[in-house]
Amino acid sequence: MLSLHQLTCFLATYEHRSLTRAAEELGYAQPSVSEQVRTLERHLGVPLFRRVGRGVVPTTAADTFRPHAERVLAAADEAQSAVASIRSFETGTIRFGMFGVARLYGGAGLVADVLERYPGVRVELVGRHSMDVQENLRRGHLEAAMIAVAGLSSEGMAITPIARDELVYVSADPTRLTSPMTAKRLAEAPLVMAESTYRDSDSARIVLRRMLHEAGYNPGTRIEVEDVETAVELVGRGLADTVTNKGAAVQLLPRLAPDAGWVSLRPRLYDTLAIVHRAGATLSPAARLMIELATQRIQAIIEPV
Amino acid sequence: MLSLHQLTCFLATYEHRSLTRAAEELGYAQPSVSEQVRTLERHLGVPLFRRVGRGVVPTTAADTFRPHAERVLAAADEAQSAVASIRSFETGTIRFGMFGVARLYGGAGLVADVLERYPGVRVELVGRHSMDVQENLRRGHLEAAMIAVAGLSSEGMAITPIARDELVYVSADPTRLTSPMTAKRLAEAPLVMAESTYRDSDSARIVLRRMLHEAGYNPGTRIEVEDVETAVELVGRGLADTVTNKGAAVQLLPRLAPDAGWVSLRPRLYDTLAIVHRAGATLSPAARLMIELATQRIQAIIEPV
DNA sequence: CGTTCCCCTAGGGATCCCCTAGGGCTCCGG
DNA sequence: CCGGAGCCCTAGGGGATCCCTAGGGGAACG
Repeated sequence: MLSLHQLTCFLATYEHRSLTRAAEELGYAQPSVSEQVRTLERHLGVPLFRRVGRGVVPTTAADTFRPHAERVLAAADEAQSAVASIRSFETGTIRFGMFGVARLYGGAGLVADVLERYPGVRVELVGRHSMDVQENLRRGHLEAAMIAVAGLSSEGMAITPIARDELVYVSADPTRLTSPMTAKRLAEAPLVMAESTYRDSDSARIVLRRMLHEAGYNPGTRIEVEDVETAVELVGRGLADTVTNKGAAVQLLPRLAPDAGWVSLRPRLYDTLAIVHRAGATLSPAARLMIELATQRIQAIIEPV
Repeated sequence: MLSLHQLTCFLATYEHRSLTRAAEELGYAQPSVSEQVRTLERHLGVPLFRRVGRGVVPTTAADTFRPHAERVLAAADEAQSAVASIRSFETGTIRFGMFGVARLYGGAGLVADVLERYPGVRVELVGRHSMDVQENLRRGHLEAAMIAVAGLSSEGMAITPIARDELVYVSADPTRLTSPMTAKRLAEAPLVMAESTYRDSDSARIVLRRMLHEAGYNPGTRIEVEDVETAVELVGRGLADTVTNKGAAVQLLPRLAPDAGWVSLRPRLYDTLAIVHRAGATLSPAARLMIELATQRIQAIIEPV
């Protein structure tokens, strides 16, 4: 089996025209280098040096082999330094999972943070929804993520809550916003809810459903849409009300439903934003970086837990 | 220490997304591949795969590392096949030592033989004189050679005689060519001799000197020149006579001295053409090839020993 | 002709390479 | 829900390799 070590010994010997000096340069004893070169010759089936009295003389085969050997070692160096530059964030790709509406919570700013500090890296923020992200985590396609979680239990996952995001009731009808929304009134309201695909597993909707259920209600929604934006826009048109994260409401109301307002629920409900990764995994430097930056960003916007 | 073996295991694992299948492909047990990959990860300081339930998933570091690893292995393959093609004479340089006037004995034909059989190779016929060649052999710059030797002893050299080349007396004076040349008459003749640089060590001149010395003569030469051609030309002009190899005389007389002729010496003297290389050396395929071809050529022209 | 230089061989200790055996986790089908 | 299958892991051991020191021998040089 050809080895890089053999090539190193060969090149040092070639350049010094001497096994002894090659060994000195490499920090080995002379017979060690001699053995490596001999093994290489045996492997190639061609003598590379003629042992002549004092010193060694390269054969024409060695002349031909040398540039190839140099190329191999150069490629190996390059491979290692490529990884080294990944480790120091000079290059490489950082992939991180994010809940779907992270764009409303400064996801772009997070990417900007990373790129400012490490201009050479590529950044991938992956995830159309927290559940989608959890699936990717489970399959190993993601190392770590920041998502919204309903409870704090998920098989084999380490979940670290970092902030809580209040759920609020949004309506274009001012009379419904005069006091905190109770389960009773909520159950009677015509609702448009976002995240239709993940209606069963969306954390906000789980929390909401649980609250209504405990109060004895089992309500349906009037309208199902995917985007929070669409839901808010429908609220703005007075076609329904909705429940969404306070952060989303603050962001979207002025633009999409200027006449609507929001009010807390009674009891208050919260979505938990958390850092999630596989339990027991040692996180890469890139993941730790993203976790730190994402946590800072979120906690600057939303109430820390 | 980075090794090619680690890279091989890494790539197989990357492609199969599985250590087990990588091990199958490579013909190892699964823990062996696992260990190689782990060692590589430790060496690079970066995890390359996430071990997830069933199978492994490459990290972005692995994505970046892969093309580099492939380049290294490709370069290594190329290096090996470059040498393999030397071994099979598809390429590379064949260097062979030759006595200086080999051009008169079909040296060009020898090169043609090699190139015809192995169009890709470079051929170097090295040596301005047999002594010069012996020096290069001694220093290891040449592996093997065909040269003229006076005796059959040379320290540490393996000498295999393959042909003998008679020495003849060349003159433009027909009266001197009526009978074989004796030492007595030779000592009295005005001589032009070639190989002035190597006058002391040239094999033909050693043989000649020995013959004269044994007969009690200690003659000088009238003219010293380097080239046989010049010597023969001077003979053609009647300025002196010369002693040279019969092969050279046959070649050169018609062209350079049409009126001159040659006659044997009494006793007959011979230059010995021999294959020479370091004693105890194992010859490379290239050297064996050249020895065979050169021997065939020479023995087709000159009387085999 | 002795000294020096440099390669070789010999032999042994440490390391590594790769194996088998067995444990734990995940996924899947009954 | 539970057993089987798939896959990775660790543990431990045999054999090869790596690298060392010690010493021999040939070539170069004063």
